[in-house]
Amino acid sequence: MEHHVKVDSSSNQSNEELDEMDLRRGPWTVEEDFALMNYVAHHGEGRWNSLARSSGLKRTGKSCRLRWLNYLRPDVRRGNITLEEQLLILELHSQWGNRWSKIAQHLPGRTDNEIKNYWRTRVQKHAKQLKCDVNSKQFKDTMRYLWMPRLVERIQAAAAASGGSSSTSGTTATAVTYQNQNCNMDDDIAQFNNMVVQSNMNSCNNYGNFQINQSSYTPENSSTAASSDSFGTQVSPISDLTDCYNYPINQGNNTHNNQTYYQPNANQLAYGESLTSPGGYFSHQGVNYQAMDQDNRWMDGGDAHDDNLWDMWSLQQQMNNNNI
DNA sequence: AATGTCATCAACCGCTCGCTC
DNA sequence: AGAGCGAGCGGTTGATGACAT
Repeated sequence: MEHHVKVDSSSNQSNEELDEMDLRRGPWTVEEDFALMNYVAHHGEGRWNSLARSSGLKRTGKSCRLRWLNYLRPDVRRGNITLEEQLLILELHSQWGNRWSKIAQHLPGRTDNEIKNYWRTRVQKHAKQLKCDVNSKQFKDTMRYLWMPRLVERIQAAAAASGGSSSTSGTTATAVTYQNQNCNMDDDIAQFNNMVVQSNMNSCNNYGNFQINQSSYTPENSSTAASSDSFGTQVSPISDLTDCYNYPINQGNNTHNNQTYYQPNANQLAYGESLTSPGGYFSHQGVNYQAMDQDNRWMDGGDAHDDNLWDMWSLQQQMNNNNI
């Protein structure tokens, strides 16, 4: 389908120009992609409005910019969001909120648009299923104390499956993604509901406050690591909600007020540390997640179309250079 | 097989920010 | 100082494919 528009109010072009231009909207054609790629290759990025005028594309500068940044840019990474990326998104979003471009800066090759879509389609969906606001404390607690530790666990399981060390070997084990691992947040929703019940049973008015037994998260006894979909979290009753919530999850002591807190053991990824250092995700305990990330580029569904497009473009350039 | 519903993601829109003059 | 402009950001929409009925 093809749309045309006479006036783009945000294109910052004069009305006279807009009257003359029959601007295109909607999906980009291969020809348009080539034209944009060709122009950027010769003139560089930026100055999008003048680019749009000079390149002959009947698109707004904004449209050209978006197409380039989100799709045509050579280093744009496509395919499923990996576990490591999910973990990073959750953590960074907890720090910065909907600062998508800022979050995207920490996920090489991912665009703000992609991360935003991931958040809206995956995370917000589950907030809706939990019948709580995505910005509510209880939902944030669910992410922090349930989903994120679980992601860490899965990352470790994947690393262990690939040899348990930094993975530069290009094995498929690290390419496990949210979608294809047969695990999803639905399990966690059931777990969350259990927490609600138990929390309420213990006269806890705010069921967003809960604690997670450390033993639940060790790889040894993890039901997830043992290829079960159920999440073996144990929930401890809470006596002091505020204290419980504020207590750092990775301090030296793993007990407080006779309660047990989640704390990775020595062999686990130091998740707690990464809370203050997002970049630290990629260098903990001998698990080189950055390297894993690189490996995943080849494993998790990179879109062949992109490669083909660039191949075709390169071929076209060669032909042009040779005056073929 | 036809239709309806849902999930995903590319693209658009309106707004803000920052730079230049 | 402030107007004009380009670029970028975040929210939203619409097309499309997958899946369910």
